[in-house]
Amino acid sequence: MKIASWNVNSLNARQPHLEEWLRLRSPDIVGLQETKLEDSRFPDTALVEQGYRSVFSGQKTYNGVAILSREAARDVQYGIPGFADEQKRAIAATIGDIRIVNLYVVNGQAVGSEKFEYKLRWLDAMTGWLADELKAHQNLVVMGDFNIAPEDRDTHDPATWNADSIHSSTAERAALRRLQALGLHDSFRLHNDKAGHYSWWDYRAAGFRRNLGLRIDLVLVSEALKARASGAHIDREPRLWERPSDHTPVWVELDD
DNA sequence: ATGGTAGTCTAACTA
Repeated sequence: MKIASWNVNSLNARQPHLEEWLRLRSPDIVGLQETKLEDSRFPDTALVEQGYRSVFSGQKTYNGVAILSREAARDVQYGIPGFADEQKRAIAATIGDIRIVNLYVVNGQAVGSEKFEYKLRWLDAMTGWLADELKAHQNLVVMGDFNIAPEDRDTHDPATWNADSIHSSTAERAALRRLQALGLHDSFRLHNDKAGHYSWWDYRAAGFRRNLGLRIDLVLVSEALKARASGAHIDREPRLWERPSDHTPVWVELDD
């Protein structure tokens, strides 16, 4: 079973890419981020024709998350419970025997900015929520665009992406460690300990061609699912297509 | 070179 995460940077702009990629890889479950679509404009009918049901929480221009699945989703949660947020960044659902949480974590712009403080508050609220989710669901997948590179080996240049930089700062990494300490494992690192594997490259300065990237898109799995995780992948293929997203899909493979 | 590109929407914000 293949469970994937992809920040599409506008589903309107990337619908052809998504449809092509679904045909190419046949994932069972996909979490999308930055759909940038109001719910009334979500292309759920077109996706049904490809064999995927969808649940989604979006808004115009910014943010927006969705979960696509071959099987119907149940017990859908929109947003972080008890955390008032105008921005559509979280959605969760149960599919088969697996609880899926799909996140578009706040970017944060710059360490010390107002947006950075919002990022830390958001991460704190999200972690509290997921502690409860873990109590209720032993089979939990938490995926998305985390906007945090977990370690130096997840950046192309630790001098640029340092303790004071957005995406790699001490406070952000500590917040991610607190989440993982609940018992959530970075599926990519179960199978690959090397540097140089990224999921995002800046559109500017030919970032992809020069592999100047960050690994900020993660699929975390609970202890019970760690035992079933047989592989994890970063799929660079869609980044080679015309008009790509700046992020590329990542996934975990679970034994049935 | 303190830049660069892309999406949404046509000015400026976000990433």
